[in-house]
Amino acid sequence: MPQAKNNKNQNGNKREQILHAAVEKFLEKDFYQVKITEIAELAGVGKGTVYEYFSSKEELFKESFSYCAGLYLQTFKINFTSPHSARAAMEEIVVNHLKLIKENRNKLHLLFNERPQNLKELQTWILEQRRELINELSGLLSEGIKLGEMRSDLNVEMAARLFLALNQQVLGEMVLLDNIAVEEAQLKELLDLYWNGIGKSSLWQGH
Amino acid sequence: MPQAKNNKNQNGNKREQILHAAVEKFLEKDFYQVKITEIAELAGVGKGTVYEYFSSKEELFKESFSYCAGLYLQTFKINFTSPHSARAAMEEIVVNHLKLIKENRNKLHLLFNERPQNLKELQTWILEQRRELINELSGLLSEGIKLGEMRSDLNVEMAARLFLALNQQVLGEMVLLDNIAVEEAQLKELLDLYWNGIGKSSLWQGH
Amino acid sequence: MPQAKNNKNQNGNKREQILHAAVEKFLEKDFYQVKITEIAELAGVGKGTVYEYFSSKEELFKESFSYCAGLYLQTFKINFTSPHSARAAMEEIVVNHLKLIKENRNKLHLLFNERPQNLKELQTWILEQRRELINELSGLLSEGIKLGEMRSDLNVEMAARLFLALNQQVLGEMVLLDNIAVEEAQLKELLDLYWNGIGKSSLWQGH
Amino acid sequence: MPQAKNNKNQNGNKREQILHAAVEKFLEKDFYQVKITEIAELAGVGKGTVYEYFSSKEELFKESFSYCAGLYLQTFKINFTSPHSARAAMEEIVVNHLKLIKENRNKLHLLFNERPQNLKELQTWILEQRRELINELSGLLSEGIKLGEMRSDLNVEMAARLFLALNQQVLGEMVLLDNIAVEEAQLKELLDLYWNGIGKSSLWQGH
DNA sequence: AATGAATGAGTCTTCATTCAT
DNA sequence: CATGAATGAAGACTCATTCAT
Repeated sequence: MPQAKNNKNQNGNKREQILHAAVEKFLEKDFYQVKITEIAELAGVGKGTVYEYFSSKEELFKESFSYCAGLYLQTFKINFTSPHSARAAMEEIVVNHLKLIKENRNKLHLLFNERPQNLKELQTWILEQRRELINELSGLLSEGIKLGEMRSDLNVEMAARLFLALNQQVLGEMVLLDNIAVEEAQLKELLDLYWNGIGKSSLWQGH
Repeated sequence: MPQAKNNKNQNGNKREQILHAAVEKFLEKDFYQVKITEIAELAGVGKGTVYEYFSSKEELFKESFSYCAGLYLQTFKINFTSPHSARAAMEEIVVNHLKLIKENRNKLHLLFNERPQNLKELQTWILEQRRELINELSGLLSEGIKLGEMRSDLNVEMAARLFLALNQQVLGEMVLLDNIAVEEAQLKELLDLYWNGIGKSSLWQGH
Repeated sequence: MPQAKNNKNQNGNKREQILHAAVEKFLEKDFYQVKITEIAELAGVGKGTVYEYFSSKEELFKESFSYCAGLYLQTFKINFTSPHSARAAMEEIVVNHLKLIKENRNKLHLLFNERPQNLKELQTWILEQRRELINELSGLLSEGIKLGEMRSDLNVEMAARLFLALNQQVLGEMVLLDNIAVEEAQLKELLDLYWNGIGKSSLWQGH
Repeated sequence: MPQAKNNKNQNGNKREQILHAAVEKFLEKDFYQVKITEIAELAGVGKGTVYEYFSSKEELFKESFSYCAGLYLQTFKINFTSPHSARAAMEEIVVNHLKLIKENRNKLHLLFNERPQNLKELQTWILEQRRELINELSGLLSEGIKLGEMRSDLNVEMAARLFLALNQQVLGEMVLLDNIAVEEAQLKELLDLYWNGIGKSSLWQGH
């Protein structure tokens, strides 16, 4: 009774309960394998209640997806303010990214494996997000070139793509598929692998 | 009755017809979107006939998948006989790989997007294949180190993983998602990006 | 609390609000197409409130139906006091009836198209009302015979039925289905058609 | 085994079984009250089988409706060849019609009471059929005028409509609602009622 | 008294799989 | 062997009704 104040929260809560349950299920299984009933059960609500908050399974999936994607894309949006070096920024990204996939384990499956047909809308959105991501990383690299951290003849887009692949495929598979307990040390190694290709050779830096 | 002579051939043919039809369909759409009827129709056989050769849709998918994966893995199995350099071998791989994905366009979606739950079996098999692939690439790199083409302090496994990601994610997305008409020139750039990280710095080679 | 004074009125009003809303909706659409929510919205009350006043959707439909039927049957209940002629009375009925269906257009669909099963009760009630209607019309016709307006050998019940059909089917369909703008002139024609069958032939009247 | 010859019939039979079952059910109850399962059961087939032959419940309803309507409209399509009189033709129609509704009892409910929303298509079709029916009857009446059987100043369309109402509402309700065992004698009376309005007065015929 | 969030029974529909021919 | 008609389990979704506030 004294809880009248968070009545509105209540609403939000139920919706969130369902969304969370959906995320959990969609991360676990295919769009088609996940049954609305399961989600409702996990959320602790009735089947019909799901439809009070989401108009369809598809809709619910889209929201689940966006929610996850939002969290994920966050990782790459570091504040690159001038005192920072591009190198430091990229290190931060890799560390953040690793942390995220370690924490959420299977989450990334969702982002890059699930593409239910007919959700063209979502497909487009994903492409856009990826494009934006590459653009941001390209910007970061360009900045780095200006600062003299990297070769000026660099194809920044390609380098950005490789950096993304390093994070997503290399790190992703090591952690999620091969269950390798990647630590800072290996992260360094990996970044060095990448860096010594795009930065002015460290051998020359002292020069 | 007059066709008794090639009965066995017939069998083989029917099976292959069905398998090919299945591959085509599974490459086009989701596991759940592909209907057995479609496959039967495309194969020019009756729906029941599919079940003469494959015990279930799942089974048929597994075989389709394996078939495609086999073709795909081929790409990475270049003959690295000593006269060759590791660099040349890797170039060959990249070229082959690009050619394959360009030719088959959407086909690779299958390999990296489709993971129908309950196909744990298949998941395991994929993991094994990928493991083997990484091993082979690692071997190639080790050979390169011996030949003095690459830094001796290289973490070969990591380098192998990055090479794989370069092929699969970077090239794959450029061609299949972003519809970029990747040409030899860009391939060179990409490889250089990768190489100048793992090889002894070219600046030093002349030394 | 400050509204205590018109509580009873409120009640009556609410009930009527809901009933009116229900009538409007049921006249617009199928029993099954009308949703309780719609009615509540139109009535400007909460969904739950509907159930305060009507025990079920069916109940609400029954009341809506009766309400409409009441209005409708009114049309046929003209005051036939002796100075009047039967002919004049029937003319009045036809005019009233036409006016009613013109004013309410689609409304009468309700009365003659909707018969949700399980509403046996309602079915019975309708039968009774129709029976009564026919009886009244028969009485009117008998009166007319006495007054010498009509043939004495008339089967009054049948004539009453035909008169009803003239009003309901002929006029109804012309106005509601075929969108014919029926005017007094046509009404006369129609009545003549009917009359010259049941009345003593006008050719003889002067005789 | 010796029944190979009517294999094709078999197909037709199953479809017909289902259609007949559907007709029976739809005549008995509302579109929304009839469950596909019921129809399947009555037809003695599995639920899925219904969908082998009809793409949806709506589709099945449409076909059921058309089937019934076809039978019904037949009644009004008598061969009016010149030796015949219009009067005789109309008598034939009334007799046929009465016979039909007596035989099929509830069938007509379907035709004139059921109008599931969203089946606009069907609604249109019904209107067309009714229009055509009125036209045909109008033609018949015009012919009668030419033959001197009826008044030349007759509004044929209106007369046709009244004749239709006589059949549908008057006869229909007597038989179907009021369970009156209408016989030839009453049919005559009814027709006389109608006729003495539109025909040249019988009182004059002898003249 | 009034409300509307929560519910789940009840339906249509799909499609992998079977099996009689 | 080959077939495709028949099947029914399974699942998304609707909406009248309830009940805690």
